[in-house]
Amino acid sequence: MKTFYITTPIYYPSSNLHIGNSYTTVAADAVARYKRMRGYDVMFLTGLDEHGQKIAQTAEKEGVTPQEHVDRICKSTKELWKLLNISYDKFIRTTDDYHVKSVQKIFKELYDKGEIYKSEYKGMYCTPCEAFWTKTQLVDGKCPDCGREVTEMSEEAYFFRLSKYADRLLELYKSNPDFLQPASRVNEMINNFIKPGLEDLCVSRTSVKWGIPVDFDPEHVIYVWIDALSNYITALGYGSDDDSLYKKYWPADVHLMAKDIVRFHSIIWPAILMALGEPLPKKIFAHGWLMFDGDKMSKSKGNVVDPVVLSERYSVDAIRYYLLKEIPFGADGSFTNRAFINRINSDLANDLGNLVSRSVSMAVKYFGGSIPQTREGGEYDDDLMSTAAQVKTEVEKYLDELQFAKALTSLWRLVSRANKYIDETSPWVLGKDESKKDRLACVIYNLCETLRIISVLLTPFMPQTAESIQKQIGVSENEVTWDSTQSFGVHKGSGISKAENLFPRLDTQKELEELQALLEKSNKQSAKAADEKPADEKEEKPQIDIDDFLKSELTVCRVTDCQKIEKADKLLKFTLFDGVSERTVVSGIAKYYSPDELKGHNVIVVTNLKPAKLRGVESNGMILSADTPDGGIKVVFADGIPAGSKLR
RNA sequence: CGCGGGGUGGAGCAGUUCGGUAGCUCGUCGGGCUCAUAACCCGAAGGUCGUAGGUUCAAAUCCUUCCCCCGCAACCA
Repeated sequence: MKTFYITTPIYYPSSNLHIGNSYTTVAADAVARYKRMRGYDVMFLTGLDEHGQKIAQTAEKEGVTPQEHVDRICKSTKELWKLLNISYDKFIRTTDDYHVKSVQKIFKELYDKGEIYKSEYKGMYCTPCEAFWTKTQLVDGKCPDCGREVTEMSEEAYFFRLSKYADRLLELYKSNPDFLQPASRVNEMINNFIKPGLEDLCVSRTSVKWGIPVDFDPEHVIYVWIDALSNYITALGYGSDDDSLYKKYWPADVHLMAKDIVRFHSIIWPAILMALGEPLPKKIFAHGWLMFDGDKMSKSKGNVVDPVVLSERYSVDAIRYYLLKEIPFGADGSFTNRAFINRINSDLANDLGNLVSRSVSMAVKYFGGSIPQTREGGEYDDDLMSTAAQVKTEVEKYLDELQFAKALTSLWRLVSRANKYIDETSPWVLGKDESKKDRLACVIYNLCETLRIISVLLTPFMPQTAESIQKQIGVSENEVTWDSTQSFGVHKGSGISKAENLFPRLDTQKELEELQALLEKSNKQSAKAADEKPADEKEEKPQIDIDDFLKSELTVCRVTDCQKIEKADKLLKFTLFDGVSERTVVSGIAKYYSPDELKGHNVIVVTNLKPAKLRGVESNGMILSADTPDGGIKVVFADGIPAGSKLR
């Protein structure tokens, strides 16, 4: 039996998942269902990446252990997948025992092979912040976070010899053009990451505690790369006593993911596998993001669409349909409330739902749910059937290419064709003439067959809806196999019964208001929850005494000139008068202020900061500004206080 | 000159590889139908295909200039 192994990424549960994760998972689910119907032995893997500093911090804030935190998120994730009808075969958690053991084994093996070596992670360490910084990150030799002295320290760390795989990776892309899709991503990887030179990858930390320890050197915790990426093979038992699944399913047919993490999957992951001497996955497939009104969804913008919230009001299949229809191949999609409601109304209620409703109603009305065996063919029949055959072929082709939107568009061509067929054949006219009964029987039968085919082709995308259609037209399991869509004539012609409408039509105006209110409410709640977290995050800074503070010289300066720095999105170059002389200061607030609105104002400047070069411009000081809760930046103005005044 | 994507009727998109009546969905308007969820079917209006120039018998499509939007990278002293 042919096997098919498809994966989603393992998601990072520092907070609840968002709709982007849902898209990836729904898409993978559609493929998995499709492949199963095509007779493949499918392994569909999803899961969670549960280690790392951020998880530990989040847990601490919540006053629970990291394990308790991830257990909770894991539960809600599984609930979400259940809600969305995700048919995963295995759910891996990186805290699972078998994963931990295998990762340790992999790490050891790479070490023994010399692919991982122990070295020093050199950097500047800030003790209070417990953080490493590279020299370029430092602010005048001080911690960019808290401004305190840092000491040059080297943390012992293990490194993976990523650099030596650059050539082999280039060769992989070249000889295997389908490895990374869409193809536009390949150039991005080559130009941005491989050509500038790959550096060896730091694969362990001693400063992080929540993770898998290196078993032969327990001070070290295995960093995300090897821990998370190898889930794709540990889930199959790689490195365990029983690796039969690994032998059966690896290499993966598709690693599906959003475009932001292709880099790890197309560079680091193949390199790790090369180092292990294992086969590479056949395909990395990157899809676009779901934007909100053309904007990136983010919690701070409060424009997040929560699938759980949507599902409280709309059917799961409506959500699945929208996701799969609205994100085109190789590009981003967009969620808007209006588009969502319109899609439900026009595609699902008007086209599909109504087709089922009118067809089934007629079957019941004219024949009591059992269509006579004597049927007379006629005009339009052939066209309907050939459309069905074409659509089947197209759906298969597009699903094989992971082009869900196109597959659905194609499928809807058949829905439209069927609606038109009803119009062309006018069964209600035939129904009034007893002599046309045989023709009527044929028309109704053809409609049921079309519905049967539609329902089967629809199953990967909208399993519940498909089932509901099949129930109404009264077909049994062996009449809804994928191969049964090859031609008409499968349906026995009886057992048809009307049920509730699949997708009730929505009142657009009213629905729009209520949907908007619903989303706003949920965004406010999550904003509130998020608000409480960053608040105490900031207060972590240690207490300082007055001497520390007095080291800073704060001076009121007048902005005599201000200009944008070319080639830098965020930087403004200021000429400031500090009461004695002029100085140049660079500040990263170009996104929030135009040069003109700052000229002539007085601002507060840290004037004894050591100079630093930013994009080639030397900056002598720092303008005081504040991060506002909505994510913006406001300069602290000191208009009315003469330039040159010292603060204390 | 950092890398890449995009600018096509009111909205969202296809078409650009290999030049030759500009197409789809939604919306609007008109008509048909009454089986059906005020649904369905047919038709119409609406676009000098971002800008300027070039190649050509012919350009949304090829070449060049410029403008604008969006990611990534850089960048927040």
